[in-house]
Amino acid sequence: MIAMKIKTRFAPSPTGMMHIGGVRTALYACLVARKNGGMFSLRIEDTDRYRFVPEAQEDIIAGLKWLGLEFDGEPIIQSERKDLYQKYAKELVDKGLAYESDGAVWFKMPKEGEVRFKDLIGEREVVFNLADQKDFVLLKSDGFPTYHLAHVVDDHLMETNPVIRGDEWLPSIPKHILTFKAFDWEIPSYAHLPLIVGTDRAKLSKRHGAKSVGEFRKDGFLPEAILNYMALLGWTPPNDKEILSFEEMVKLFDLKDVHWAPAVFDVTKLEWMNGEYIRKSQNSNLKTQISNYLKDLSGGALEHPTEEEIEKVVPLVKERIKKLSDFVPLTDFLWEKPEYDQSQFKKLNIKNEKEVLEKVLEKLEEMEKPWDAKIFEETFRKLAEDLELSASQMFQLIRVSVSGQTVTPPLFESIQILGEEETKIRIRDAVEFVKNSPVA
RNA sequence: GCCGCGUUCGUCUAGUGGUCCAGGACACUUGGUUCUCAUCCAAGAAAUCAGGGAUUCGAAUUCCCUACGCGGUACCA
Repeated sequence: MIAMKIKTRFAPSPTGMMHIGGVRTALYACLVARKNGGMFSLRIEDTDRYRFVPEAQEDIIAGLKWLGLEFDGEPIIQSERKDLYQKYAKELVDKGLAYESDGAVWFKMPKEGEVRFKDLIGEREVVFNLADQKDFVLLKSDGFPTYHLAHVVDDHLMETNPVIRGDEWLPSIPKHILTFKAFDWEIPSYAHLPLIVGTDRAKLSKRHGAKSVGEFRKDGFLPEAILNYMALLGWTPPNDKEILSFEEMVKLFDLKDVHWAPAVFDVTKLEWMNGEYIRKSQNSNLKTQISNYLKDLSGGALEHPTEEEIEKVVPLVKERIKKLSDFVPLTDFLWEKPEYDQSQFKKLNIKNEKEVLEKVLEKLEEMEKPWDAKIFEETFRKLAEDLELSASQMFQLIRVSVSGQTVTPPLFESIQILGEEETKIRIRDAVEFVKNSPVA
């Protein structure tokens, strides 16, 4: 292959928020550029004034930034280059390769022969019969270019190579190739990426749950996990390793290894992968991620779990959360009084829980401070034995009394964070609760 | 309708003529560890490789046909 400059671009149209499907297109384009020491840029395709969404452009840029997909240079905004497209459209009219009609400029498609095209993905060759083609609009009557003209002009001027875009453009390839030829410009290589679909095989949409990058962020997903997961939708690295850093992807990625069938987006696997990233994360790093996440959510400073508090809890929750958002339900009892629920106690299957709890309280009062994990455990194992309860029942009873939940981080460590006094207070509260609402 | 693309476990996929009665990962089931949950470990179930023909000693892999899905057929991208 001839050595040539590699320049790729991500070219979304600002008709909505940064879409999860677009992430993969952007990622692949970025990987190809980085792998080859090339350039990766952003182009905003806002030539459709009717579907234009003002906030979209900002959201796309913010999304790319959050994901770590930094583009080089300033974004190119098509609506600002109207004159350019008009100039080039005129050039084709002058050459006799295009004509005006109803205020629009049309490209004259040859009606004979064929166009052969080889895609970078799978190296498949596609043949189009020109007899099936029709003339198409280059410049709309409002003076804006259509996608077809804008693509050819911009990607020529930007020296894009290869062009990486969605599969829906494959049928338009004859238009693009012939337009390049009409200008007498070099034709770039193309990679048409297969679509990403929902579980019902239809194009990914709101029905399938979260779909914009912003929503995934709110759900507590990590950018690294999203990139990693999206990369694997249609691509498997040669070494079969699934957890890959961006750098590893850069090293291993190749468009020719991309699978050409549409892929179903499976959030369950993304969640698993997110959990892997959380577990892999350094504690200090995870602390920052959680605190930033919580700040984002509350839109300001943290009152409840402070940075220090989060830091203490991180080792306890690390293996128990898949998403940053899981942090809250798992730990909020540490900073807030629990609300007891009769059914929680009922599940434990203890007949005389009030008496048991009173015994627990007694033992806690006797225990030397600061409480020691080993002594704590021995004490209550022994108590369980004396009262003919299983150790599990005993610890669960304490757990529910202290947290109002049957699932929490490890008991003793949680209690340590709560503090001796607060723990005793909660046990007393629990005694009151069971007294007033006896379990049948 | 016409044109194009696609079709391997539920999902993502490995696989380019014999090493595949199809391998891995997620999810699922079971067991172990354990104060709950999770983690971790072990085992298991799960694909007649869309269907049918052809080529071949031999096909998931090559060729043809059919079916189904998706995309395009816009002065939308």
